[in-house]
Formats: sequence, structure tokens, C-alpha cells
Amino acid sequence: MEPIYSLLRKCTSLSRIKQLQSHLIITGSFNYFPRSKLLDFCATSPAGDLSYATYIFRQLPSPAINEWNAIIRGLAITPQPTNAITWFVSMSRASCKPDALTCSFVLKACARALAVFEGREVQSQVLRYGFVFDVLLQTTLLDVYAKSGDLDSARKVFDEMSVRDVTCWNVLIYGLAQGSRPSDALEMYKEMEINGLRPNEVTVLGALSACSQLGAIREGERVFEFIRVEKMDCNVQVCNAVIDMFAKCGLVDKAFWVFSNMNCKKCIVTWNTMIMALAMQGDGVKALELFDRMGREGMVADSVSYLGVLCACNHAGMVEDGVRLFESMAKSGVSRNVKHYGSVVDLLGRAGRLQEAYDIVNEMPMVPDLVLWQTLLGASKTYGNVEMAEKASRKLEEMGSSSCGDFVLLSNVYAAQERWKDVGRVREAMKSRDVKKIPGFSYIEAGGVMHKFVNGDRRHLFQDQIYRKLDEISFRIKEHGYMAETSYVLHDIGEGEKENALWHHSEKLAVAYGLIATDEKSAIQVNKNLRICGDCHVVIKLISKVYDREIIVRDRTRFHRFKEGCCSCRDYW
DNA sequence: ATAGGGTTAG
Repeated sequence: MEPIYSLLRKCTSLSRIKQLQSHLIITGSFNYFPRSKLLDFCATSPAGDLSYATYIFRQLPSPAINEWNAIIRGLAITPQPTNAITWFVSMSRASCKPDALTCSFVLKACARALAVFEGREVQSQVLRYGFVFDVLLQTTLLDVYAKSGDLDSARKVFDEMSVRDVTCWNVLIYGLAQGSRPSDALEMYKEMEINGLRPNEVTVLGALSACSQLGAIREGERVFEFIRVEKMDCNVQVCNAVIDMFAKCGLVDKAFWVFSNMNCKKCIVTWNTMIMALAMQGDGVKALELFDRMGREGMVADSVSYLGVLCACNHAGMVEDGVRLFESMAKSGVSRNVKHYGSVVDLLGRAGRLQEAYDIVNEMPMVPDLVLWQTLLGASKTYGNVEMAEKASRKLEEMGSSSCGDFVLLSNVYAAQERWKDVGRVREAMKSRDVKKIPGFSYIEAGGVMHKFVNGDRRHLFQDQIYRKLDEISFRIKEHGYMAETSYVLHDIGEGEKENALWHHSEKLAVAYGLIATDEKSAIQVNKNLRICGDCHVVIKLISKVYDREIIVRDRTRFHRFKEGCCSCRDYW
């Protein structure tokens, strides 16, 4: 008979697998080896069916190790990987001793489920069964910690490894990049090269991701150069990451050049990345053009493509186009998720069409999330709609929001109407709760080094110079009629202190440092983790005029290019 | 008890 492997290769559907199974049973060859192979194929291949595999499994009187492994391996790659952990426990109870493969599969499940606690359990089993020197197991364990955000434990596993190959470096670099430690990721990337290891496609993906987050253009260019030399631009994932990196570093033309000159076929992610790149620049027209071109070139738009164009319409204030696209989704058979609703609510809200936005929130088929109500609240504040602001705030309260910004927005709505009693009430509610505020920070590159500033930062090496520069800026822009817009300040403090708190926002510190430490002819480029604040927006516009510098700020959602006193967002954001 | 296990883009 043909070997089991070639028979399985021919199975392209569950019914074929069942046919093969019957055939094996009839010919009396459904024995341990072919059976476990069939189970594994059935549990893990796309042609198979995990529940059918478990059905066969349950009929086995005393399943052996490879049969357990097949099911655990299959469970590990489902959307519910914790089931693999449950089965692993059952396996031990059934006194079947796990082997290295069992540990590998269950650790993969832990990594995917972000189950650090369980991962640690398995780690001790690995120790007990004597698989400690298994590099593949160590790498997966490293990945468990890295994915779960326990980067110190990940580092410990890494340091204790006897052999460190490219893959384990990749896991750590990628983990650092995804775990909000992109600077450390780049550090490790350099370290790896120093250690004489040659980065591969996965390594550069991690490095590019770190560059994207930091807006680290120098480092990004360097990685791109390496990619070209190594001819990695025939890998679509690498190209997509490069496009994203250039886009997030503000070089949308370079992103487009890569998009147009890649040595491989574009996939849906490629198009979506480029559409989103244009959206972030506020270039709604080009984003829509690309969306149309994508259709003409035979690529079917998916829900992310729609999110991209909706976002583009949003940033460009193209309300009618956005609404039209949102409505066309059903016709195109693309399902809407909460983000699409969020986007269109934002679009309408910013255009002052609050009632329509509110109606959409009420009619949407899924439960509106916090972000949606926050969007509506923000729009209500912009248009001074007290009633709508109260509705949104009530919802946010019901949903247990403890975000500082929500309280501040409502209090600002009341303050604008001089309803001081209500302002006081909101402030009290804020104090009585454990209100959370995400710390704002900004990055700027100078002299090849990435500098990070947090709000009110006083730890920078050049802090004295920076604060003197801020005083100078303050003096010079006040001559141009600047007045601090203190309603942006979140604390219940005196006016003078408010002005101070505003004045030490991370983006202002970064821009001030940029004026000190970067070439006068170059643009100042800053990246911020949150959205830019209104006062900073006013101030940076004035700085661009008074100091005659182009300043580019990438905030959480888009780019702001300040030049000669104006911003590319045309104050619509 | 024979071809099984680690990282990856928007």
C-alpha cells in the first residue's frame, strides 16, 4: 500500500479523510502509526476537522502519546488555545507521559492564549522531564513570555539559553517591538548583528515594526538598505512592513515608491497598508483613488480596506464620500465591525451632524463600545451640545469608564455654558473615582539617538536648555497673540499651574529639543502616543511661523505638518 | 514506533 503520507496529501476535504479512514479500517491497517498520522492531519490541516479528530480520539480505548499530541497540536492553533492546556492536564491524569512535542504544542497554546501562569507550569514540567536543553522548547517558552508582555522573564529565558540561533533573537526582538519597548527591540537588533548573526525576513519584520512605532527613520532606512542588499523585497510581508515603516515615519512618497516597485505580487495587506498610509497623511483624495484602482486591478476590498478609506474621509472631512462608502459596504458583501461604526460616527460628529451619529449608534447591530461613546462625547463638546454630551456620559458611566478625558470633556461642555455647579459635580465625581490617565509621551530623533519625553519631564540631560527654550518660545509667540487654552488641562488646579501643566506637554518638550538639537534647515519630526492636544496644536503652528521651521507631528491617528503657521489638517481633527 | 515541534506584515 501507498505510504500514509502520500495518501493524506491527497485528502483535500473531510469526506476524503473519512474515505481514507474507512479504507484503512477495511484493509485492517488502521493501526497505531497510520492512525496517529491521520489524527494529526485531521486535527491540524485546513482540509481536516478538529471535532472529527476528537471524535475518533474518544473511541480509542487507551490513546497513546502521538494521538494525544495530535489533538493538543490541533487545539493549540484554534481561536481557543486554552483547550489545549486542559487536554494537556487530562493527558497527565490519564498517566500518559508528555514528550518534547507535547510540551512544544502546549507551550504554543500558552503563547497564543497569553497564559503566562500556565506557561510557567509547563516550564517546570519541561524541567522535570529533562527537556531543558531543547532549543525549540526554550524558544517557544521565550515566546510565551514575550507575547504576554513579561519581557523580563523572556529576557531571562533568552540569557539562559545555551545556544542562541536567529529564531530566538527574532522572538525577543519581535516581542520587545510589540510590547511597547521598541527602542530595546532596535538595540537587540544591533546587538544581534554584533554577535555575528545574520538577520532574516522575520528579524527585519521585528526591526521595522520597532522603527514604525518610534518613527525612527534613520534606523528604518538602514534596515531597508539591508533588505535590498539581501533581496528580501521579494517577500510580500517584508514589503508591507517597509511600506508601513516609511508611512509611519512620514515619508509617504517613499512608501509609495516601495509599493510601486516591490519584487513580488501585492496582496490585500499591501493595498490596505498604502491606503491607510494616505489616510494618515490626510490625503483623502489619493486614498480613494487607490481604493478604486485596487478594485480595477482585481483586488477585492475587505473590511480593513473600508476602514482605511473611511479613516481617510474622516481626516480629510469628506463627509459625503465617507457616508456613501459606509453605506456601500453591505452591497459589496463586506461586514461592518465596531470600528467602521466608530469611524462613521466620528465622521458625522466632527461635521456637526450629531443626531445622525447618535441614530447610527442606536441602530448598530452590535453593542457600542466605550470608544464610540467617547467619540460622540468629543463631538458634543466641539459643538457645545449639552444634551448629547450628557447622554454619552451617562452611557460611559454605565459602562464603568474611568478615563480621565471623559470627565474633562463633560466638565468642559458645562464650563462653556457657564454651568459651574455642574462643573463642580463632575469634578467631584472624578475625585471619588479611581480615574485613569494614560501618560502622554513623545519621541524625537536627534544626532542619531531617539529621545523620549513624557509630560512634565525633567529628567532629560538637556532639561535646563529645553526649559529655557520653552520660555523663549512662550515669549516670542505671545507677541503673536498666543493665549494658553487652559480648558485642555485635566486637573482641577489654579490657572497659573494649568498653564504650566500645558506648557510641559511631551510634544512641546520634544519640539523645543528639536529646535535646539537638530539642523536648522531640516524639518522637526515628533511622534506622540496620544492625540495632540489643542493647545499644543496652536503653539506648534505659531512656532512653525516664528522660527520658520517645518514641524511634523505624528499623533495616535494621523500626521500634522506645520508650516508657516498652518497645519496640513487645516485644524480639522 | 519510521517524514511531527520554535519566530513573521495592514
